[in-house]
Amino acid sequence: MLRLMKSSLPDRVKGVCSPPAMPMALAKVDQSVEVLKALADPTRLQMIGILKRSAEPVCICDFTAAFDLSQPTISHHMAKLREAGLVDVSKAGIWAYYRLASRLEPKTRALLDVLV
Amino acid sequence: MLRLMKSSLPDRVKGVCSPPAMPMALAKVDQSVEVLKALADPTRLQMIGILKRSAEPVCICDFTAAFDLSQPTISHHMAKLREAGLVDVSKAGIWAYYRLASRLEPKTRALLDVLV
DNA sequence: TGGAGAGATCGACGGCTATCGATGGAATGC
DNA sequence: GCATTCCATCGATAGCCGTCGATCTCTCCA
Repeated sequence: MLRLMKSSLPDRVKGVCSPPAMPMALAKVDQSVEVLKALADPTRLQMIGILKRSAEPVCICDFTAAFDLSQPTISHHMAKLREAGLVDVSKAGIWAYYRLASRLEPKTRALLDVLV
Repeated sequence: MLRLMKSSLPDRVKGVCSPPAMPMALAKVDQSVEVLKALADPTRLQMIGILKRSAEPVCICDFTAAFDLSQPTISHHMAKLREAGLVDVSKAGIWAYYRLASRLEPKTRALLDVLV
């Protein structure tokens, strides 16, 4: 053990310093990545911010009006948020109202609390 | 104003329910999106998890050994984390040791605390 | 000084994604 | 019934991204 002074570098065998450890479960990682991918877009992150701050469900037409983007693009982004389980939709007549999902995982909820 | 009972839908003019609000500053959104993009990948998220749990800096060769990916790909992922300001690198001889950035924004730190 | 190993960079390729215009389906109102 | 409006979906396109092999740079050591 008295290997001091030889060098400040750790002992190592070819190509590996220490046995690698994979601390996170694969399924957890994929689940987190799905949510992160959904949030890693300026439009969608702002959508989530608006929904989180709104007490009432928001008509998707308001997003179409707010975000200088075409209606299909807005619909596409909201679908991404839907597929990630971040928002719920309710139809009322010809209108679609979106709100933050009521059944969010605690971890996801905490994520949104930090972000927006 | 006594428009009650006519319908449960809100009043609206053509195409817009309520004046749209943009609650988040544009710069903040872009900054968050950059970090989210860096984390929205299974390999990189696991890298961050390993670094966050490690008291010592980790040699990048360990990641190359751990993640069934080529050496250039591992280097590419670590560069992404570097560019996002999430990790610091220190060279020691021919080896490169990575660790979680010491000067993380509180918001980013909180994000990592939730994620990993 | 020259060989060997570690890691970053380059160039290329395939797949994913953001965006749009066009279309379709459903509900409303005339 | 029919036109209108809202919204989702489709098809196409351009740009970004993850991945790899090849190469380059740097350091160490014999």
